[in-house]
Amino acid sequence: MAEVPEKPSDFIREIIARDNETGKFGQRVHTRFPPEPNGYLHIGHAKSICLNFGIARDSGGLCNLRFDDTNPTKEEVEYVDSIKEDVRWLGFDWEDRLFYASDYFGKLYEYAVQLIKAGKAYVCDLTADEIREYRGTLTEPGKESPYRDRSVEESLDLFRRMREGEFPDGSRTLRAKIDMASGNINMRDPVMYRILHAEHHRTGSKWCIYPMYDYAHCVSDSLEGITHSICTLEFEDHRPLYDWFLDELKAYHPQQIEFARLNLSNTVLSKRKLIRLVREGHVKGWDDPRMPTISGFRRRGYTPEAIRNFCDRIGVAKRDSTVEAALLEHCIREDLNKRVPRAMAVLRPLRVVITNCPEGREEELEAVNNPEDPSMGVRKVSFSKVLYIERDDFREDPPKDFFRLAPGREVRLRYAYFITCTGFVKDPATGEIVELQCVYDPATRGGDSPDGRKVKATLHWVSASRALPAEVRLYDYLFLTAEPSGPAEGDFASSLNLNSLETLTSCYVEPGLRDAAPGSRWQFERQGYFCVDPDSGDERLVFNRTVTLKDTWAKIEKKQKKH
RNA sequence: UGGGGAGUCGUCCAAUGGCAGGACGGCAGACUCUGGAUCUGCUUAUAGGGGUUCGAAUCCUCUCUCCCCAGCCA
Repeated sequence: MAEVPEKPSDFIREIIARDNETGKFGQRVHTRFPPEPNGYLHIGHAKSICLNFGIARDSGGLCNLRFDDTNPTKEEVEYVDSIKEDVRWLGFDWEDRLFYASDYFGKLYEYAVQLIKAGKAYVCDLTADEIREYRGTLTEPGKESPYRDRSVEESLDLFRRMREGEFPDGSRTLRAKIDMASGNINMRDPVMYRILHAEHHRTGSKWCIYPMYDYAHCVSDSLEGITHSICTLEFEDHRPLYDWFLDELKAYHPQQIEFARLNLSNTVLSKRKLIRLVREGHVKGWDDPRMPTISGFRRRGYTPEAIRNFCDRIGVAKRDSTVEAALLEHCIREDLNKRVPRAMAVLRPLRVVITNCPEGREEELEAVNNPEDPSMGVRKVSFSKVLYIERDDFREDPPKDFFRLAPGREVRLRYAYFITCTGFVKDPATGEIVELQCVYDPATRGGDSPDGRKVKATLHWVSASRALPAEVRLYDYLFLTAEPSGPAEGDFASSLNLNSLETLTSCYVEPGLRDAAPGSRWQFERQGYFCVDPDSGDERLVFNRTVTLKDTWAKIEKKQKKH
């Protein structure tokens, strides 16, 4: 019985509990998940989604879904659609609270005018390069823009004309008037608005000036009545600016709280790098089962429950960290083990002839669907003279501790009979073993020996006459190193795992899988969890390996090879 | 060298002045018609130096290391 760990708690929930005690927000809790629709969601976003929606759920509060769509040159509807689908699939519901920062463009403009009038913002004519020069460096203060002290009237007029479309892209900006000497570079008169004559996926060509993140985000939070604005660590030194805008605007003021983003071993989680994997063809798309995207995990066979459980178990803190992929794998195995039916599938077939079995005989044997859950019932599997077993399950010269089939050895065929290997056929040219000859013991029908005889291994198998051909795709880590983006690594391409996908095209699965629905999940006994890929059709069965079963023998063998 | 953060088992997270604990991994064993699952045991950590205190991961202090910031990206 896997029990729920202790109730998940973290420093953010502690802050919220304290705020509820002091009545800072009048016992109200309202969070938001604010993705930019410029890419697909990944497991790092899942952490944020589980945090924000989870906090709302646990505290009787609300969580909004808000698209941070302030940069029309990077954002697309394809991404907003995928993001909505992924959040829903993860099991969260924003009800009627679907918002877009672009909903607030009008309000944002009015607030900007208010800041200009208060002498807290000005239109600047410096070019992008000049702004950079004037900004100073990490250790030297910046210089004030020559336009900084232009009159309120002139800035007002220019800002209006920026909006009217009188000026070309990049020719002017609206800047907050803060402090060019601040140690915090974000406070050195940050740009609030830039001119972008670009079509926006929602507002079309209505606007040609677009607000910057720092300005749009805090105002959006404020307008939505967010209480706790949870974001990642890199925004920590943006918080003074978040606070500055809202204070100067005398607007409702949420609390920004930062936590450490998720890093997962053997993969990358930055949008820039994920988009490279897609564009450079290292994977087949955003939903390639090797991708750490929500859509990739979905196609790979992961469940929302397993992902949510993972997000609960990794915790929330402020320290940079990289979670081992083994924990995610543990979560998905734990979930699938309880709920998924078993089946037998032979991935790398080796032909076995049962020499004492009559030609043409077909026999139905009973197999358990899930030993973890008797309520899932039983099914029939057919046994006949010619079978397939896994090539790995036979060794001509078995090494130490190899329990499986070898010349003269007896093993059990799962739910069927004990068989003993009496001979084998080798291809004289290649030395490859092409067929095994075995005899079965009719007294062991069902897999039990009446004389109490023990056998050290149980093999999965399929009947050659009834098995269905299938394609099986085996996935491995995308990267060979635990931290492909870590300080010690160069370009991530150098640590790419060139063997992250292995496609097996001559597999056989038991006949009951004929109508397995796309997306349906199975455990192939002794091998792992698999799901039906959408590439499957009437003519073709395609399975993705979600995760292997733990494999003690593989571990022993690996150790033996080392010595 | 400016500003902002962070240092606890291999990894992730707890312990908020009172026995450093859990999970994953690893190792060993039990059980098993999946070398699966399950169960049991073991292993290993407070970055370093000073100080306060009966008592410090926790408070003070100095040092070291790591991460983020110089987009008209978010």
